[in-house]
Amino acid sequence: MNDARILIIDDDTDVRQAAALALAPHVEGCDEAASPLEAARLVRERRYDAVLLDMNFLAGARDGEAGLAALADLRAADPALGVVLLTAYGGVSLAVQAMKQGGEDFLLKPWRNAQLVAAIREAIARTSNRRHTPTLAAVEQSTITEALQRHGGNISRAAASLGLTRQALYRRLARDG
Amino acid sequence: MNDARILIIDDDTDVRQAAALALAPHVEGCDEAASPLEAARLVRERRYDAVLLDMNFLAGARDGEAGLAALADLRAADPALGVVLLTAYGGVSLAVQAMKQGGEDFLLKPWRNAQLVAAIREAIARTSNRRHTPTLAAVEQSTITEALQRHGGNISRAAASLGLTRQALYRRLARDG
DNA sequence: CGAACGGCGTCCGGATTCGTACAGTTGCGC
DNA sequence: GCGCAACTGTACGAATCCGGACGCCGTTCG
Repeated sequence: MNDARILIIDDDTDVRQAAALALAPHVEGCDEAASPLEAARLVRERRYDAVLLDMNFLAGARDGEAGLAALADLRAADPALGVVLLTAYGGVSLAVQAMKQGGEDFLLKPWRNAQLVAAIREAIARTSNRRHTPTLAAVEQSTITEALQRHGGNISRAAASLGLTRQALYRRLARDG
Repeated sequence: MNDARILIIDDDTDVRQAAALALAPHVEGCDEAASPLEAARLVRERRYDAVLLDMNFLAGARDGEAGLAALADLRAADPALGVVLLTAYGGVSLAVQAMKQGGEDFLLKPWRNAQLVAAIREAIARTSNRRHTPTLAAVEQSTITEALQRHGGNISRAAASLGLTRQALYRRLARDG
């Protein structure tokens, strides 16, 4: 968890440094990008474990459109990457839109450092989860368990919904527990 | 999609009726609950395809605490159920918290009917997706595909990460395509 | 009550899959 | 070029899994 690499995207140098300072004790290193364009380049070069993304570039534009576009780009480049959004002007609708687009969290400037650290930790954890490919057996097991409890323990129906025979499921349960 | 049953939770009768009226042309029926407690009872009795939940009960309490609790209860009772939140006073932090707790969308009063309908449609679709148990073969296939492209098409490494032998994966690919 | 039904547990022959073993190919450094 | 390492493709006996069939039990319905 502590050997994580973070990417901080904000057009304000002071903001980037403040965030990097707050995060430094908890991560292995922070890279900084002053624009979504630069961020896109960095993301392609190196693998990050979480991103802190400012939503408000272009001082006049407060609607966060640039931030949403950057979020989409980041997720396109690395779908597993957890992104924490940061904004000074954002309203509820922007926050909701960002969360629906896959943002892990949405913080307001000025932020409380503890909150920022917690959000980034969460994002790191989710990135790691999404990157981890589970064993095929594990996936099968969880799918079977889910189907079973969805059908109230009825083996026949669960088997049918999983697309296999009753005996096949019975045997798997007998073997794997 | 049109035979969906919706649950509307709000302490204001007028609000419930207005929402029901807006949704009526697009769903099979709407039930109404005036309190989270009543909602909990209804959810246990009947299966719904989406919920519209007001965040602000107890006129004085604007922090949405009651709404968050109700959201948690709903998701505990039926984890697949899509919930659209509705609030008059909510700030960004409440919206973000609600989305992190699994809310599908977060609308502000007064709402635009088109927006409400779209949000509910989305929630219905996601509920349906989460309720549908995929075939075991389909799950295996997607897991394998994901592992393969994560390792750049390298069969040996993908097989290792999936916990099976190289030939096993090779044979599956030969058979299933 | 008796029969029909649905579900569970089990057996068996045949099909399928597994793991080991070996050959062919590609890329790399010396 | 040569050895080496990693990967892919293929063959074969052994182990496993599949699906149909059967008996048993609890429930439901005539």
